[in-house]
Amino acid sequence: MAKIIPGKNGSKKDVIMQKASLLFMRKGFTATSMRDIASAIGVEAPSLYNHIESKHEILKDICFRVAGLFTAYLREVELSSQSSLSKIEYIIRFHISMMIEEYESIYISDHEWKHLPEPFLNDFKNQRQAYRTRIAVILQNGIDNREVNDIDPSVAVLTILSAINGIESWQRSRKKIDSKLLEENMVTILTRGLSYQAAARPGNKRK
Amino acid sequence: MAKIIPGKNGSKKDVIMQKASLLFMRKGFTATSMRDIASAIGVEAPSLYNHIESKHEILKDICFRVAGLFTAYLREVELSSQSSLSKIEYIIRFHISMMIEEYESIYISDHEWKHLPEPFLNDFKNQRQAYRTRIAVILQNGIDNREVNDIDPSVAVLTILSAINGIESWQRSRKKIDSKLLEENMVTILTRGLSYQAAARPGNKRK
DNA sequence: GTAAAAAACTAATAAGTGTTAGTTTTGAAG
DNA sequence: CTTCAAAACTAACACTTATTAGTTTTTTAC
Repeated sequence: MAKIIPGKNGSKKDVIMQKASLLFMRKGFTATSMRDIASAIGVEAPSLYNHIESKHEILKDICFRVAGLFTAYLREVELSSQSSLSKIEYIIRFHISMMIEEYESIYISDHEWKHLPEPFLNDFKNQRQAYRTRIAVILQNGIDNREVNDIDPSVAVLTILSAINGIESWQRSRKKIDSKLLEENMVTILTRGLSYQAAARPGNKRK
Repeated sequence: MAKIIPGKNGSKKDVIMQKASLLFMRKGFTATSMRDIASAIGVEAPSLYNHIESKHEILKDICFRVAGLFTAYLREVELSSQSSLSKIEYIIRFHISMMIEEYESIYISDHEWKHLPEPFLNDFKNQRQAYRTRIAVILQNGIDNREVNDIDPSVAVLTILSAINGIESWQRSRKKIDSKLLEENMVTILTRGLSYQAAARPGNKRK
């Protein structure tokens, strides 16, 4: 009876993807049934298959779209000519803004990727690893130039990325901190550090 | 046929909890069936019910045990008389060591809590919120004393905790970074910051 | 208005879910 | 060796799962 009504600028598949994203985030991929998705749209479950191939395809599309966005931005940053620390800051700011704008997709790509079927699972894990390695290379350059404190680059990458991904729990929280404040504070912590002495020192100014 | 063999210092329920933890972590709570858990132990699924009440009880026990450990340590720190920054450092170090020693439980408590049934779900969320607020209070004290850089305490808590929780993806990674190195590097990043200028400044030494 | 295509529907499948009932096996105590 | 409880087993239940087949309705194009 009901029909899938595509949004202004989106195919019917996009509507499904959007509703599915919301549910995957709230309940998790496995705990979300095709009937859940269908009823959120106002349609019967089998009707979805006129637009998508399978439940796993939805997950796959979400995860790889996100991975593609991050990889594309990273390439831009790599090709730019800035200091290493500045590159890292741009990457941090991009991650934060993505987390705010595309929160659901990123949350899913971060928490539900393990349910990808092979060969996508392996592909995804490789892309993820490669992405981190490329950031670690930037950090290593920064260490060599004495722009960045001498710490293990892979630990730093881990710390930075997971810190940012934690914004998801902020999104869910009642009192919504202003997103610009969030970004500035987080950039401050991650680039200058927590200690007062460190922050009080001038220099390393940007923008 | 097969019998559940309790470990040296663990009841049969503990054996179930341990195997279940591993599977919940690898596949997620919902994607792990009672039959999966049973066959990992070498037993039939209904046999598990001689030792546990339900699948959800396993998750509940894992989540609340973890929450209890963190809350207990936090109380100790709160009652101690140290600088705020030092308190924060102790909390960070505790989180890191817990992440290394009790990796599976903490991962689950962090990623699968949303599958807790009510009223446990609400209870857990409240505990979590209260825990973060108490850390934010310590940070605010540090800001007032000019020990800690003036940033939003709730953003700082979010950044710290999620950065540490990211260690889970390190655990899974091939090349295992030495855990002491990991701890020191992460503490460095989170307490002194990334920028070289900041780190070059002496002071703020501990231990 | 009619024909074709798109997309909804109902019905059904085979497999998998957590869990219960009832029964048999096992391990320890006397 | 017998007794008794703990803990395993098999069989089954009531439901849910993703997905397919076949059919009817709706939309689009001429």
